Amino acid sequence: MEYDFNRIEQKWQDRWREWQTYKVEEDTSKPKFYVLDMFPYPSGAGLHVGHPLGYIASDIYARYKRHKGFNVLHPMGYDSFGLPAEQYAIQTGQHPAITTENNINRYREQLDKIGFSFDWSRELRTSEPNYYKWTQWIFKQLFNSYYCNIDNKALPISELVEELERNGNALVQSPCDEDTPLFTAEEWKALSEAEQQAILLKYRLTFLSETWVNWCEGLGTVLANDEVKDGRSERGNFPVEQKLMKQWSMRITAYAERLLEGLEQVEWNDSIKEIQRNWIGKSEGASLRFSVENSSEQIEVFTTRLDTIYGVTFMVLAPEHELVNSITTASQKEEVESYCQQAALKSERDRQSDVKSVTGAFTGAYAIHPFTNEKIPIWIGDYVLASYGTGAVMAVPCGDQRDWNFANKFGIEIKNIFKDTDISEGANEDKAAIIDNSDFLSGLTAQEAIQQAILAIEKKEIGKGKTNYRLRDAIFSRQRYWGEPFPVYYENDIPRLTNDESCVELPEVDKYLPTEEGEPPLARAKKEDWNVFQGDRMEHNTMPGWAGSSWYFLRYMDPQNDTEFVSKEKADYWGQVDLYIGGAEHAVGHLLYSRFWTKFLYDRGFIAFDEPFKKMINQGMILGRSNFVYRIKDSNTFISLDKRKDYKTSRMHVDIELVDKDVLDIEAFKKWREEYKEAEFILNDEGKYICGFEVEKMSKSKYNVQTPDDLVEKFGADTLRMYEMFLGPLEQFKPWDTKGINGVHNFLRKFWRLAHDENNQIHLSDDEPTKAELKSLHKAIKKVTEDIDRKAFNTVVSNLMIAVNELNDLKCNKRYILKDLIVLIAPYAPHFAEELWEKLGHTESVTLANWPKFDEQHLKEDAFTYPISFNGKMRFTLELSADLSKEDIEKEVMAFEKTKQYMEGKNPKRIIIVPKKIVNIVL
RNA sequence: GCCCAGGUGGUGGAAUUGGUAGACACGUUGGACUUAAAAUCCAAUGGACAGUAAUGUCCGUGCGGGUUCAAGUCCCGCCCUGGGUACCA
Repeated sequence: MEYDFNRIEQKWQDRWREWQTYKVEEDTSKPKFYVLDMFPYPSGAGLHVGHPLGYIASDIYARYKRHKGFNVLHPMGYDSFGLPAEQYAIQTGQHPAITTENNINRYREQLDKIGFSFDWSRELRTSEPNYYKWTQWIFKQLFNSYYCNIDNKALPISELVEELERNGNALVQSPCDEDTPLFTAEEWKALSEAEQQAILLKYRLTFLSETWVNWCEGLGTVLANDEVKDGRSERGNFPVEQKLMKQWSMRITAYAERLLEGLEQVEWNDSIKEIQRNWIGKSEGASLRFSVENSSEQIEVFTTRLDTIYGVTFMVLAPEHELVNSITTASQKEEVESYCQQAALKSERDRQSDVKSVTGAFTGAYAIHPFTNEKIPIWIGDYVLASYGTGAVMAVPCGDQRDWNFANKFGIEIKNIFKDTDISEGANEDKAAIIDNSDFLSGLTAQEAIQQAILAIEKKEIGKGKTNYRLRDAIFSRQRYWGEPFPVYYENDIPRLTNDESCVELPEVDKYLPTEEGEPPLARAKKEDWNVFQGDRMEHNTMPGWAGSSWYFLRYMDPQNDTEFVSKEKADYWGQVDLYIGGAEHAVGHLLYSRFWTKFLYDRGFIAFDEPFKKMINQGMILGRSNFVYRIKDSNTFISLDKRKDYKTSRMHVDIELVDKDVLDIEAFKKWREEYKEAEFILNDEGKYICGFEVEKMSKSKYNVQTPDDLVEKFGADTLRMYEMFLGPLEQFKPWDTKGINGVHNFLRKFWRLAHDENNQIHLSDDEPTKAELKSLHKAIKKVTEDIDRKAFNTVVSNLMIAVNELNDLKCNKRYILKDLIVLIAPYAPHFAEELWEKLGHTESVTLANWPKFDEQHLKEDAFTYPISFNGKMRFTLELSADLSKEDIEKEVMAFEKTKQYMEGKNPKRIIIVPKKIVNIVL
């Protein structure tokens, strides 16, 4: 074999390991560049061809940056805590650590075969104590911090304590639990230590509290909001219900505004930014209290349309609202209670899916309109969510469609407060309408009226301008085994941090299931099973999957550090991740949490930047190409795609291994399954069985999975790398089709032959290159450099092909040309490039070679071929000297024979000439 | 419903700032080499029409308008596909 890729790839993978080619150290003499792939979870299924797509792109970029003289950090590791290994442990009793280890080894083996330039000496595993020790350490820092809205940053909790001793909490401006009481310094000092701890817990950035959580019975744990999709768990698709539980949370809401602002600083694609903006869900408006008639109670509402205050004709409380019981009148009690019961029975999912039907009940109570003093009926309705705002709304049926629907259904008055606007068929939600029938707001636009109304409620002291966020605090505990233990123990039910500096390690347990009492699996561990045990008991929850992945990019900078999570010096050197590549599925989970932790660590002075990922690219999914066979109903006869129209057939997936170019290998198919042994076939006119096809997600059940291993075996890693890039733009979703891989493989062989003779011996010429050869080379240098810079990884391959095709036509085997071309291809086909580079006589790795310099002069042309258009239609081309002036071009064109032919004897109205671009003659 | 991507040959895609639409590949067809096959090499390949041919004409980037000397690219309106989100007051 002329290009013996199997031998070459093995040889260079061994040598890279031996030479430690990709090991990287901090080096202040060079500019740094940090290229990172999203942390993979090592699943048991291994990699399919879709997984390495992003890794290949980042690897190419990392290699390119090294050639350009950057000191490149390009690490890889494993987010190795997680549910699948634990589910497997529950089923089989095998410790999740063993499953995880096996899966990692398989992953590593597959990754190594593709020839990545990872610095494996920096490998991380979140499930290793020397890693999660520092995850626990960050948790401790969060526990020991509160957020100060005056300084707009996180501060040590000790500073809060000092303030509480000085002035109580009257002057403290900090996000805290809603039930935090107001107290003086004296009152604070009078509290017991335990009581003080309970108060401080209400301010800490990570805190324990009784909250409504997403409980997933199927997984036996609570889930964060981003882990729930349509009322079901994202992993496993189990139903999720609301449950009141005591849980650890992260006060991410304190960072809502900064998380929003920070999006302006990063180069991410707009759709991900938009998803985060929606998730944070900022809305500006006002909070306002309504008095309740014959009651001391007040109902607080949040509204973004305070301008429509005069249009309020009723109020609606969520069924779970705490005032429902106390304000409902005796005569309405029965109706309200039965409504609330019905609402409680409905799952979150049902309530969300059943948006169309309007339901509610009247409480019998009335609120007082703060400006008109009119009585407004108070209703309850499940279209108002307890979890957003205050769980109550002031209903303005003329200006809000939901309120309109509700009023319409229950026959409540719909007051029109918009000038020249018809609201008989629906509400007017257009902010452009002028306010009318609204006393001091009449005649104003929405914007002006909102401002005036806020001033008015502030003056009356019944409300104020307020910004609301949809973002909720993130639940941080999981009732699972395979996760980070908390560095927390309990004493008299007060949670305290372990004062031991060492890591609280995951104890051994007899089973990976909850206890009889429903306690998490860690409750099974006896005192002596813990390496650290303090107080009455240790925390039994573990941390969620996103704990370890929220800061891993920092640990890569200093993975072996035993005294710090990362040294300041190294964090300052490597800084932000310059290029982050991964899927878009982490938009509101990982990508939001790591931004949160980064900002926190920045606030507390541990790192010098507050956004983790400067630029991000989200690679699109590679879809599978499935094949189908068609069985005639109630028979064992299969019919070719093109003949099936005359029969009733059922379509079935067939393994793509049994199909070549949509033609079925009938013998192989018969052997595939016992039941097809005797199958009959109706072939098409050419005697072939043609299969149908469809593009869909790769999955085992569709028999369309393509693993990289087979392809590496058959074509080599370099071909696979190039082909995955050649498929199309990185960010696009695209179907996988192995048909095209031959083209890329042939290209590498063609390149190989350029440098070898018929006997496969290296054969190079030391002659001076010709003008044409230099032109081909420099055209390639220019295009390849520009395209990699703008991350257009697909067109780079095309341009290398063009260069090789041209040099092949020129029969160019000049050392001078090929040495640069080898460096150009090195990021894409590193083994191939190393082998040729060595054959050229180099003793060092091609990765140390400088990127070729582009020289404009080789592309200079004496002539330019002008497209000559008439009325915008291109008719012919004309080669003219490149340095002609506009006037000369016009003269030449007009004098040309063919021009006259197209002029049809007319005089041109206009002649447009763009030098080195186009000539257009307007008739 | 709302928000964000995207829609170009038989297929994947290219065209970076408005300037020769379809680069580069795959596939298909024909040819060379070969006892044969594979591999390799060469040629053709958006569609329609006219011509023996060289060649020429028309149509053509989801649809309908518009701006411009010139539109895949810009503007307006719509259709379709994919993703996100959904009673958020």
